[in-house]
Amino acid sequence: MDSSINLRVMSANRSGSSSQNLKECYCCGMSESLDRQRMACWRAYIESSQRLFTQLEDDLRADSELTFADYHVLVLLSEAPGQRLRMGELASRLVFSPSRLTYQITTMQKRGLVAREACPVDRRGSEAVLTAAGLLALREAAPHHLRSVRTHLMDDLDDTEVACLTRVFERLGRRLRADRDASATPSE
Amino acid sequence: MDSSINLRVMSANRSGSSSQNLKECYCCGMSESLDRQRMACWRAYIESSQRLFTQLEDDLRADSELTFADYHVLVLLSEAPGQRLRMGELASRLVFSPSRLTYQITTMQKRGLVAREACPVDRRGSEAVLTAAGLLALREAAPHHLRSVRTHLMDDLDDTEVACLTRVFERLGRRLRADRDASATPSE
DNA sequence: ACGAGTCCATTCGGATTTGAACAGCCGGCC
DNA sequence: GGCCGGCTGTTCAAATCCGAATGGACTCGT
Repeated sequence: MDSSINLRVMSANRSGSSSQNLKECYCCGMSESLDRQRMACWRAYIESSQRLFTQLEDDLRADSELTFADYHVLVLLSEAPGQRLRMGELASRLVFSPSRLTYQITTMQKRGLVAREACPVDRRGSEAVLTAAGLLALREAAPHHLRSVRTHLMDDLDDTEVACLTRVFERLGRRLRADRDASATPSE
Repeated sequence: MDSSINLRVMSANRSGSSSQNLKECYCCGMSESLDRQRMACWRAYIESSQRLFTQLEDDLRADSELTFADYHVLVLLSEAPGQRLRMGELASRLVFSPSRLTYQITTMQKRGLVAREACPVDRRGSEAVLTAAGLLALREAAPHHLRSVRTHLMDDLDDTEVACLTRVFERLGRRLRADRDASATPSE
């Protein structure tokens, strides 16, 4: 199973304390920065998350014509009042750069999943509107995608773990949003 | 096809909590798939992780010439025996596609951070080797990057939370690796 | 009213990423 | 030996993404 990984780590350790020190110094250890537990946690989090995201992307592509980004856009629009959202709002929730969002919406528009409309209250702005085709695509993709999320992640978590993750990541999200807002408005 | 019917049905679908039902049906809830707690957990995890990754990327760019991918490559090479790794091994650990890794190593090679050498035991393969400049770059970037990880994430977690995250994500990583191996070798 | 400063979204050029082919090499099997 | 299927890494074109620059539109103070 994962024995090759373990063996590799073992042999790396065996080759002498120097590589262990190297490991401690330049990548993960650095006792003043991150203790051993936190470093292991960080590494597991990064690798697993990366793997999970690519897996979900693959699953989604396998049984729909949507990317994860497409799906996410459709979800946010479907929840919004009037099934429409301003570009900025959408970009902020998706954690997309403005230009990326423009591109994303343009491609979805070409496929008929969303429409672009001028914002009535601010002539600079525009808003993305969910189309019937977009809603249909979301409806068809949702069960498969949710099943993916369950089988790859959620089914394996007990209620305690879910509570812990929720607490940690909601706190993290709040802090990161606050940091971003603060750096955007340094006058405060 | 009459797509407006769908929308009409949707908006008529309120018996007390229309937008809540909408939310439940098409994006996240779907009680048979994910209960409310798990959906909130999933959403917080996705958004916060995205935000965290972009934040770390920005920080890294701000005080070094490295990308997160660059940094990760350097870390893995610095830990490997002989400061060298086969392309496939590196790609697997980074969760990179083969072509992405080729490009990544090529750019790092142009900047002198790594070298590419022919693999002695398999003439098809090649391996990436850490250079002195690469090690130096890692040494300079590491403190800043680790500080980023601490301030944005780890300082906010108590030991219980760290333990929980570690347990969850190590388990997840094992499962996803196993899934991938299984789908690559369906004969077993 | 009017101008400076700012905000919103897009555009543009260049960098990165992907997926499908590809060339070369391995291992086993006749 | 010599061929065949599979592995390893690269290449290529197309799709995606980013950051800086842009154009038009708000908001304020005067």
